[in-house]
Amino acid sequence: MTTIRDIARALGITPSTVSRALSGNPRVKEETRRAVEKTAREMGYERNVVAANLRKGRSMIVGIVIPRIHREFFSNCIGGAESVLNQAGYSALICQTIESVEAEIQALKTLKNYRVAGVLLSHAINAPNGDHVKEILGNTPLIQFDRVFPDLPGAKIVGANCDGAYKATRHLIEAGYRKIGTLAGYMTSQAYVERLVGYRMALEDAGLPFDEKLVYYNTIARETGYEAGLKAIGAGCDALYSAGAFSALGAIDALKEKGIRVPEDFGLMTPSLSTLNQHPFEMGEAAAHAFLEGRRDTQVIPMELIERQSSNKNKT
Amino acid sequence: MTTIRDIARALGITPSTVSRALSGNPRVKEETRRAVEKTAREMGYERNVVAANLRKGRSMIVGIVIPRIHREFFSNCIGGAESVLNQAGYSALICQTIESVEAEIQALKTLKNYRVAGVLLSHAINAPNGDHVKEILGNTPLIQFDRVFPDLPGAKIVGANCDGAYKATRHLIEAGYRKIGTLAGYMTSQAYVERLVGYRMALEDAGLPFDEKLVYYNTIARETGYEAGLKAIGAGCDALYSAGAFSALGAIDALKEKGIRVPEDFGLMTPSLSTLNQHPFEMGEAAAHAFLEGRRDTQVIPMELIERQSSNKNKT
DNA sequence: TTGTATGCGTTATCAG
DNA sequence: CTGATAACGCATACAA
Repeated sequence: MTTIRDIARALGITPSTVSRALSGNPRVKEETRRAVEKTAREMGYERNVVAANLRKGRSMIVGIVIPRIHREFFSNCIGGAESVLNQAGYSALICQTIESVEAEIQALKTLKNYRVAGVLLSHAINAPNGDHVKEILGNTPLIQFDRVFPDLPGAKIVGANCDGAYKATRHLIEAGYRKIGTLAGYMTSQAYVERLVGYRMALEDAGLPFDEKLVYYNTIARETGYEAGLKAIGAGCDALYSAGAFSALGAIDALKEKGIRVPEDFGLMTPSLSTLNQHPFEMGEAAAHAFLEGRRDTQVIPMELIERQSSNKNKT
Repeated sequence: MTTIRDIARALGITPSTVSRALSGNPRVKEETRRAVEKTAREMGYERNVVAANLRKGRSMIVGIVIPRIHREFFSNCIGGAESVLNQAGYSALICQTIESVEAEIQALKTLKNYRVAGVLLSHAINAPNGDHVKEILGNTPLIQFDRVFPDLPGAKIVGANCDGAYKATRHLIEAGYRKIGTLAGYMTSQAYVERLVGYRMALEDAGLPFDEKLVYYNTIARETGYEAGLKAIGAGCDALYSAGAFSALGAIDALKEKGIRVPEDFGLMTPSLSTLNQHPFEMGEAAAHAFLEGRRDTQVIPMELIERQSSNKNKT
């Protein structure tokens, strides 16, 4: 691998000048710059960014920490973030936590050790608070998205959770369902808390009772969604608003098992690309932009209702 | 940030010893090792991997280059690869090329500049050959997956494309369809070439004619799939085997527009998670393992047929 | 405009 | 078992 010293030697100048010429420093004669660029190309020079990063104390890498890469929502976030970051000359180092706080801590440490320029984070569902994040990251710029700790500093990109849940629940009501339960997810996550609020508001605005017994907590996996689905059926529900996409799949399993038809006998609404578009790609883009622009505010990405068969009781 | 020098000073020893103690070098007294580890913990030391990487000339980063992160297939590959790499202490730097060879070249250069330990690559569809890869990467370990250049050295992980296409096409035949066209994709990619072969074999084994006019090339996007779908309808096809998932969506658009019902009037088969499982997660895992184990062979990941309504003419 | 000198934090090679 | 020293490749403050 050729270095700036090789180029310097070849041209009879010093590495400093080569470094300056290559990094676009204006304090270098146009002539030498051209000569340097020429021989650099000829010698197949590629700048060692590791060395540059060490010297500068920071890198052009942005860490992205998410629960699972292959979850549709998150893969879209990453896709959006990477494309924006890449255009600005940054690269994305991806760590998935598999919803484990320990893995999240490890990921943040790794990123810190790489002296990343910033971190885009969507925390593991069980993380009690953001203390570990603050402690590890120190003053490394932090952008949170989707799942955020409100007390942590830095920009936050969140979905319009309350509004989305409201829309989804109201849609079920308008479709003619009357006893609507909810797979509420974990209350450790602000996003799920807000969705529960939206669900409740929609019920109350429609004059329907809010029944705490129809709120199934801690359901985000397919398995727990299945169990909650069975309970909801037993409780006489005719519809469910699922705050998570995977628990909804479990609920569908339960409905199928009981021979209950969707949407004729039972309505289902969930924030996913198919029924409530959360615009994850745009969320990732927004997170990347927030990092690049050094923003510290909170942005809310709207959710868009998509009417589908699984909830259109009247229209089938 | 505390460094090994800080620790050394605090203990009245030299940085060398601290480094050795921390990196598990056996040539250090058990007592000193413990002391070093203790004060390291107390001072909140975190090793600067950038410096370590510079010194060692290589990093614990593996680059992953794929067309699009948020494509279901690829996000699963990345998910599988990251989990395996992470367990082995590696981190994943992700670059998406958006199917552009220029972006692919840029990505490979970036990775090379980071002195990554290896590269997992699924090339852009239009890349004519692997020359650019070889030229940029030099002797950086390369693992190709899904879309591979056979002439490039190093391990390759491919789907059982021929077999999968054969199964899919035969399934259409068994379902009662007789004039089966194909959205064949790009012949620049080995994967699509093999799928076309499988398609043809299935037809011929069933005694059906292979008609070159029913082969719609260069269809991988939804738009081109739509156009090809219209042509197929015009040509009197009653089914399509789509070698790509997105072109199939376009074909569905065309069928809907013409009021043609799937699967009653028209059969559709495509390699995707819903009809032909390509096991992308396992493919990513295999790629990561191949890198970790320094393999240089070619592995074939089987494809599994999943019967769905869109192709079950007889069973509806 | 260019050269000189120094250091980023770590590890490897010696010597002791 | 430990210390001294150099080097990885680059960027910058300072001097010229």
